[in-house]
This record gives sequence, C-alpha cells and structure tokens, in this order.
Amino acid sequence: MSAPLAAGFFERDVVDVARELVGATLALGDCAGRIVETEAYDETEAACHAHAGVTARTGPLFGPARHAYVYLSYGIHELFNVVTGPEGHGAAVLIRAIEPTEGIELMRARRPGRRDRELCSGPGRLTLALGIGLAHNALALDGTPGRPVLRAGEGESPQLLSGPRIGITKAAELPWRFCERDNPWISGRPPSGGG
DNA sequence: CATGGGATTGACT
DNA sequence: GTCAATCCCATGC
Repeated sequence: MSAPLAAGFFERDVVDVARELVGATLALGDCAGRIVETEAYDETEAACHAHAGVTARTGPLFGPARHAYVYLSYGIHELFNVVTGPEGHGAAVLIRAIEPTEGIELMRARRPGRRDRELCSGPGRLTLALGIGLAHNALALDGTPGRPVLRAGEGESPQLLSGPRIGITKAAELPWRFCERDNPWISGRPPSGGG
C-alpha cells in the first residue's frame, strides 16, 4: 500500500490537481475505489462556494490543502471535496465517481437494492458507499485512521476526457470535469472533449 | 426577517 | 421525462 498523497500534491492549481486525481485511490476503512471522475472548483469562478467569500460553510475551502470539504447538497446529499492551493485561496476538487476496488460487499450493504454500477457513480452516492459524511468536514486527509485517504494510482496515467461540469448554472462553460476515458463507472454521460 | 436556489438522487408517470 | 425531499446560506426588503 502506497503512502497517502503528500500535502504538496494538493498545494497547486486546482485544475491540475483535479486532472491528476483521476486514477488515484480514495479509501476509508475497509472500502476503497479508483477515482474515475472529478471536477475543479475555484474561488475565481461563480460556481464555487468560495466565490462568495468565507462563511461558516465555506471556511474549510480557504484552509490548508489536502483537508476535506464535505457539505450538504439539496439538504440531503453529502458531497466530498479535497481542498487545494495555498492557504487563504478557496479551491477544491469534487470527487464525482469511483470504481469500487475494495470492500464492495460493505458498499452493497450500505446501499441496498442498488446495482453495482450505481454504488459510487455520483458524488452523493460514493460518500454513502464509503461512509464519508459531514463528520469528516475540515479534517486533514493525512492517513489518520477513520478518515478518508488518497493514494497515488498505479501504472500509466489514465486517458482523460474533459467537459463542462455537471449540475451547475454559473460558469458552466469551463471544461473542468475530468473523466477516465471508456470507464463505465463514471456518473452520467462521458464528456466529449479530450484531456 | 422572508424568500429562493442549489456541485443530487431516486421514485413515479 | 417529471418532480419532491430538505436545509444551509446569500440576497433583498
């Protein structure tokens, strides 16, 4: 098992981090998966929560890189992000889909009645499958047991597709969604643009 | 202080 | 395809 991705990996431009996180591993406890879809959010564009400045909700976005930002979407779904860039700059990568690699039986138990493809193909789905929740918000993702952790992928870098982010109305023109090409575990339809 | 809108999902027509 | 669930917070009066 490789070491957790270093804090320095995340202390860079959020778009670069989002692109390079495809193919990495996200794990919590006995469950893990290969990241196959991400999106970048930055305070300089209106779709990012950090665009409106520091609030009680968005505080973690402006904190240290490699910390978690977990928030409640539509009052129901808990969405998991990793904070990027220098402290004081609000930016994060949203993890939108993973391909289950470990603990799939526990994932099935957590999401009864779902097909395997529906376990982790969506930002609100993968948090349920892995057991990520608001309790993990603002925590450092440094490998501490009981917290989510990100590890480098193995082998060659995956081929990427990029396109507009999903489910937003502002700054919808930015091609900041990244998916692994030909991977069936992504959410929704694959984007049409190259990496 | 009242209102409206989400970085979504799943059930239903 | 359509739509409700449910809550934080930004916006406007």
